[in-house]
Amino acid sequence: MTESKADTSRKRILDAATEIAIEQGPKVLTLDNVAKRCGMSKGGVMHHFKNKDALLAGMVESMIGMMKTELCEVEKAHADALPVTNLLRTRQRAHEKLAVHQAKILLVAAVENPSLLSPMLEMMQSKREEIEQHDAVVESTLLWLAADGLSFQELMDISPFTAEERIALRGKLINRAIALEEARNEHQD
Amino acid sequence: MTESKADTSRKRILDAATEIAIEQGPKVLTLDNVAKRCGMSKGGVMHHFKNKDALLAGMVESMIGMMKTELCEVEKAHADALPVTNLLRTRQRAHEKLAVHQAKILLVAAVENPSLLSPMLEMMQSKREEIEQHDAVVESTLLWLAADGLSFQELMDISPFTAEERIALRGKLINRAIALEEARNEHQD
DNA sequence: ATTTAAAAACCGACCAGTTGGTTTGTTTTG
DNA sequence: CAAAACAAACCAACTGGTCGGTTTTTAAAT
Repeated sequence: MTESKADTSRKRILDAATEIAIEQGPKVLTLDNVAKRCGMSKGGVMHHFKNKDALLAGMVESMIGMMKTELCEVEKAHADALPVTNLLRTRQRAHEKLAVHQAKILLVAAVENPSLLSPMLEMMQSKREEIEQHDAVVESTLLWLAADGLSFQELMDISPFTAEERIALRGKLINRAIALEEARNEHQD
Repeated sequence: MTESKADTSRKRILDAATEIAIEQGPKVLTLDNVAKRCGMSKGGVMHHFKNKDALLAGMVESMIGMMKTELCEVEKAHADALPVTNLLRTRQRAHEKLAVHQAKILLVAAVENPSLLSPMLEMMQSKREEIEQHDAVVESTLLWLAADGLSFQELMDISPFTAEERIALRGKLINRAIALEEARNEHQD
């Protein structure tokens, strides 16, 4: 079963929409622009997504899918790490851009229709549960929030840190998380 | 010299616009809606703000003004505290809502015209400098970022914590900051 | 205190452009 | 050939912004 025409078209549309969302923001993310970018007419786009909300929902779903994929890979490579460590590692991947891309899509969805973010909320809740099943809950939560803060500042273009400094900061967060794990292991001895 | 008519009208408009931004988001923040909300015509609004960007700039400026006012009060009450402590204290005030209000206005500005946020960027940069002139730079930065992360999650409605938990978390951040100060004082002895 | 005239504040109809969405028709594919 | 995939013209609602005119303030002149 090779990929059907409909599937590839869907992906083309989704990719175009995501690119616009990341590069130009919510104001430019119109159905016409999406159609133009993926070399299709608006009618064609509407055939695959019954309305704009459906398109946005697809974008959010696809973004979460990517995140989960990356998270799985990281967890395979670091099976016994603390949850927060792997969460931070996941955000650091893809040339440090994943976190910002993710935030930009959240932004678009939040502006257009906040209820589209419920799958993201669910993910956050399950991440929280996971974190709280391990040691160093408070420290882990702190690091998690700090990573979100970094993304927030970057998203809004109000970060007092340069791009390089932000990368270094993300590295520091990970090191702190790893330090938590070592402290835990020593404690267990 | 009592308050002129123009000043009170400006405030009325600014308040109405801010309320809409906070309660209903960027999509609803139109000139017509602002005019409706403050009981004025669009022409009246346009007389005080030459275009929408000017209105948004006014909102950002007013928000930053409020923040600075609160920050000054806090600094008067805790003159020898670390900068980050007072930063966190400021965000905790005004019924815990200041941080979210602030973020919502940033959101609107970011969507409409990111360059409107340059005064906010300047403030962030000066805050960073202030933090880096004291001890415990890394810890302070971490707490600062965590506070922003909390606001970010709240802004996007993707926070895995309840409103009460978020308040408790902000309290914990402050306690951590205070602990930093105590550690510093002991070190100085 | 009253008059008066200019300046500021305000109104609301109007405009051109854009938006999400529909419809009708054409091509492509299985 | 029938169903899916797409194109293109179209529409009503809404957007930021303009403009001529009306009311209200303000302050000077009487």
